[in-house]
Amino acid sequence: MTREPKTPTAPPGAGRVSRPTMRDVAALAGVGIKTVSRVVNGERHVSEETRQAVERAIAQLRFRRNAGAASLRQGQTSTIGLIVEDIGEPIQSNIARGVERIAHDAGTLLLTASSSDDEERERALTLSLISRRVDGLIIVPSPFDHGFLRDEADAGLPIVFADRPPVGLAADVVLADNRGGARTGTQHLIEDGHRRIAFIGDPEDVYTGAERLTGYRDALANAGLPYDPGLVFLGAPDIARCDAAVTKALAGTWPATALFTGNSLNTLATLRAPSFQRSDLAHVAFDDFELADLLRRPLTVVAQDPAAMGESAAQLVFDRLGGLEGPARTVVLPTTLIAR
Amino acid sequence: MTREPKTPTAPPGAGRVSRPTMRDVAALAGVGIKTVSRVVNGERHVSEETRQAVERAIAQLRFRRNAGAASLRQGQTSTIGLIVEDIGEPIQSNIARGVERIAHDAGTLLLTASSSDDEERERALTLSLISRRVDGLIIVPSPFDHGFLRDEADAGLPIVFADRPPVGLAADVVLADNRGGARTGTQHLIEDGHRRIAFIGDPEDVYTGAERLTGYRDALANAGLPYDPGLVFLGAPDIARCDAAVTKALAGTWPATALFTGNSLNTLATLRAPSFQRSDLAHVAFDDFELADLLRRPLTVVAQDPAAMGESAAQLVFDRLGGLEGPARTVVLPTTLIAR
DNA sequence: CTGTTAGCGCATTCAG
DNA sequence: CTGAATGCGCTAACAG
Repeated sequence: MTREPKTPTAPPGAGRVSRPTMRDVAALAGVGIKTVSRVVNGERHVSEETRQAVERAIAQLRFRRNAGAASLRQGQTSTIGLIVEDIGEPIQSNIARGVERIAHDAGTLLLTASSSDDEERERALTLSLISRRVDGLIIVPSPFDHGFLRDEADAGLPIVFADRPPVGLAADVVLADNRGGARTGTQHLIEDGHRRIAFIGDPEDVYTGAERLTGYRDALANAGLPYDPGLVFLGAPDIARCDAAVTKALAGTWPATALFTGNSLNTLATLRAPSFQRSDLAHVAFDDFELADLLRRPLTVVAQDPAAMGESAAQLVFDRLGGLEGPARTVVLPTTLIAR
Repeated sequence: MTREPKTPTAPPGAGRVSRPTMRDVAALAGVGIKTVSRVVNGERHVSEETRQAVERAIAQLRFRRNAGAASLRQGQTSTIGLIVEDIGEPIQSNIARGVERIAHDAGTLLLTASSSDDEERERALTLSLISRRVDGLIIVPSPFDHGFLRDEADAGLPIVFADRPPVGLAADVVLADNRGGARTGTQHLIEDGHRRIAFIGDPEDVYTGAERLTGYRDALANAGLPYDPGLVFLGAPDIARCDAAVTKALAGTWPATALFTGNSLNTLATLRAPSFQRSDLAHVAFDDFELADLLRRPLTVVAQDPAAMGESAAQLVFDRLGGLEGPARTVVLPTTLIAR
């Protein structure tokens, strides 16, 4: 060894050995530290001879460049942050997949975190990512105020929201065409001759819920059908509520003959509701499922493309990083009706 | 401003402003830099008065500590790396969810990446994570040699493999009870009176495939039933192959009356195979699905718990980080038979 | 309770 | 083509 042992405070974790640095490599190869840096970063202007000497030393010492130190010097981390509500949820993990795809092509790694739809937690995670100096941030926002990010955005940190727009902040957003998708799905039922179509979905304070309800109303209006609030059921996606909703929709003098469910959880709850299973309601749902084609009654759906949403959001981050100026952009991604 | 403008090389990304540092805060608050550090890190031995002054300066400057610089100094990043094959795949995103849960409790963030089951890519991603000095590494390994990680493991980096063990390296692993699960599932069919049970699964060079096939054979042997290779179909999970497999299983003088599918993709392909749909084969599958209870024929499954797998793997990482010594451990997580 | 000094590992001047 | 010095922002040591 050329250098005296470091280890001022031995880390608690077992026998972690201090890693070799460029200085160690330089010493072993008999060159200057900058030359090692050149080799490591693949810069030119290094003679083949010295390059090989350096590479030999790197291999021998098992040197691996400390990316954190480089970031400190260079001012960029080649990392972007992604905050979702729950990475275990299919739509969001596919958003992550899309983001990752673009990020990887840009030589960038992904720091991911789940907010659990908790305001404090989302804020803390966001600040933690900023503290780590991510080059950009993609957020599937909880329905809380995001004004605390204004300073960062103004300071030039690219922040893109996905799936739903932020409250209290003008920023780039990538959305599915929730309204258009719901309109198309409802229209599909109308074209099949239905005139009384129930709607089961999220409360209106959920962005996607409100948009999809609007799309449903659009379709009714376009067809000259009346909007009947008695056929609309908004709330928690549990079986009991959906069961009650279906029961009500089927009651009265002019019962529903069809049903549009506004999101995956409400769809699942409805599919499991006894009153629905007993009924012969026509059914279209927002969001696709793996086995939707194999159900007792194959399910027609309005599908979105979460991976494309992630890709689009990531692309926007890198565009901003690349110098794209201008006001906040909103990208709306199409949905697809899959008739089954 | 107290300091002269930095910005030796203006970053390309738009008007990124240089961020305030502890020095700026210290100057504004009229204290030493170390005092700022104390306040930021919540250390004690700071008078209420100066603390408030510092906090005022922090708020005014919108200072956010650079975690990268701190890591460089402290030798730990409070980050762990997770490499899966595809984060968009339900099992793996749930592993990620579990890992995240434990990591969050430990104040640690997650750097995630998908290998796409590509050897070079997985290796490159792994090295990239090591380069970023993650405190630990969790890998859902591709079926390639992981000997290149031996040095890192020896140097004290906690590396835990999940879902499948690594090749060419002795390391901590967390697995589902593939063999036991397949045995239980097959046994369930035997108890229902079936004597001719077909098996459709992955090739034997896929670890989980081999384990599950062994579990299937265990169950047959336990029941004194002969193992008939003519009833076992291993290969790619496409509909054509599964259709042919079912057709063959149903042919001959002693046709199958039941079927065990060894993983989710083969299950899906089989469910969609015409010959299967025409048949009245009893069916048990490894891996659960969201809508499995709502199929035309409700599907009995052997379910694993990927989130628990992620939690377990992360816990192992933190145990090692906490000083746990000893040889590589293997944790086997139970599976659950869900009869439908 | 508070401040000063040094240096984590690297890349970036700017000389040789 | 190569190397020595400087500092990125922070915290560990060690004074006061």
